[in-house]
Amino acid sequence: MGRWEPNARGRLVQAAMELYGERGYEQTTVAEIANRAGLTERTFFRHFADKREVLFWGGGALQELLVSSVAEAPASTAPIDAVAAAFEAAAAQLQERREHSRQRQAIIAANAELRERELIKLESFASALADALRLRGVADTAASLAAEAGIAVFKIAFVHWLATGQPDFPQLIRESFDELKAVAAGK
Amino acid sequence: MGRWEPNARGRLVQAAMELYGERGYEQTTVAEIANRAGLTERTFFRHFADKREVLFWGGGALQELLVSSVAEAPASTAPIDAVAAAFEAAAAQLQERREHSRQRQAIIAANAELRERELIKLESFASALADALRLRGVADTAASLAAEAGIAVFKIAFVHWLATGQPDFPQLIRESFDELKAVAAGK
DNA sequence: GCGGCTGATGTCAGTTGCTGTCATCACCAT
DNA sequence: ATGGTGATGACAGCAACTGACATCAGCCGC
Repeated sequence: MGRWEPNARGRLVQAAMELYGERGYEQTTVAEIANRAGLTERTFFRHFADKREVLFWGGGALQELLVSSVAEAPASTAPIDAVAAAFEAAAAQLQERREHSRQRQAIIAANAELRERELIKLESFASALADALRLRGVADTAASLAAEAGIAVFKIAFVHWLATGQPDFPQLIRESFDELKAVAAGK
Repeated sequence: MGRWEPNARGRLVQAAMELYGERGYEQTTVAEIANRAGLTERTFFRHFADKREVLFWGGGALQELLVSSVAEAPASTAPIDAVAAAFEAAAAQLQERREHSRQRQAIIAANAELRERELIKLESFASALADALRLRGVADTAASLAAEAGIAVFKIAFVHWLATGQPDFPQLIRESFDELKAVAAGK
């Protein structure tokens, strides 16, 4: 295994997913991950800021999808509906890798540090969504509320999707947004 | 400073707040906190699970207030309104220590690890609120949605309260819930 | 084809958060 | 006073993370 094997980052992600899944996040050392990837601990930290981040690589793509979906919604679309459409698009993406999502979520759910990291990633999504809404002329507070409410819906629908094996995730998202509307209306 | 000075935990919290405020969270070592409190590093970790937790002591009281508020709401109150009432009560509590809230929030906002910890504490609030709603007979998804939406409103209103110096935090909470209702209705 | 440049990796030493273990000491009940 | 109990100190150790410097593959100009 020479020094110059390609795709070091991908190998590290792969090794980390395997080890976190096999023996758990806490019981896995960074040295072990690096070793399985044929690299050193120091190199791991050149690719990822910390031991958690290796599980969240690729989150940027999802964020871009959310933002562009909001940006491309018709001007007449209400903020909450633009957000809903964005999450429907995200759900369609995630649905293509359901098994991967399930494994990843099982790892994250089993560890508090990883849950913390996931929450701050979702918060970053909310912030980006709110910015995208403001670009559409939505007022500050309304933009933040629509974005955060959207994240809330997504979190709940995501868990539900993985738990029930519901085949159509985008539809589940739609239904969950409808239920949010009902709840907010005081039903 | 003898071994048996009272209120070790309180002294650690005090010392940590001071040092985090003076030189920042990352630039403060646990040994320094313990030293300022007249204790050792080992004792710090007997009182707090980690370096972050020292800033979140007392969060349990707020959670209990939220839960009991929901539990005590009239049976006819809609879930979202029970949640709103709970956060109004919490806001009234926080308002009594506005300056403390401001300093604490400034420290947290300055550091990603602390923001992560805060988010998981809020998630814990959401979970407890959802449980309290289920005890009232609210359906699973609706309970989770009302709780998470409430947290979303609170997060936004809290920042707004500290940023604007608005005197009446509970009223700000009420207005923010109204705005959520408008946003969710597609306004 | 050769030498130098660049960027990715390896090596090593060090700091700090955090834990396990055992000794020590204040306080309290008897 | 005596022994038990709970909080604290002292010490050793692991693992996450960082800085500094060496090394090596591939590419570029010549």
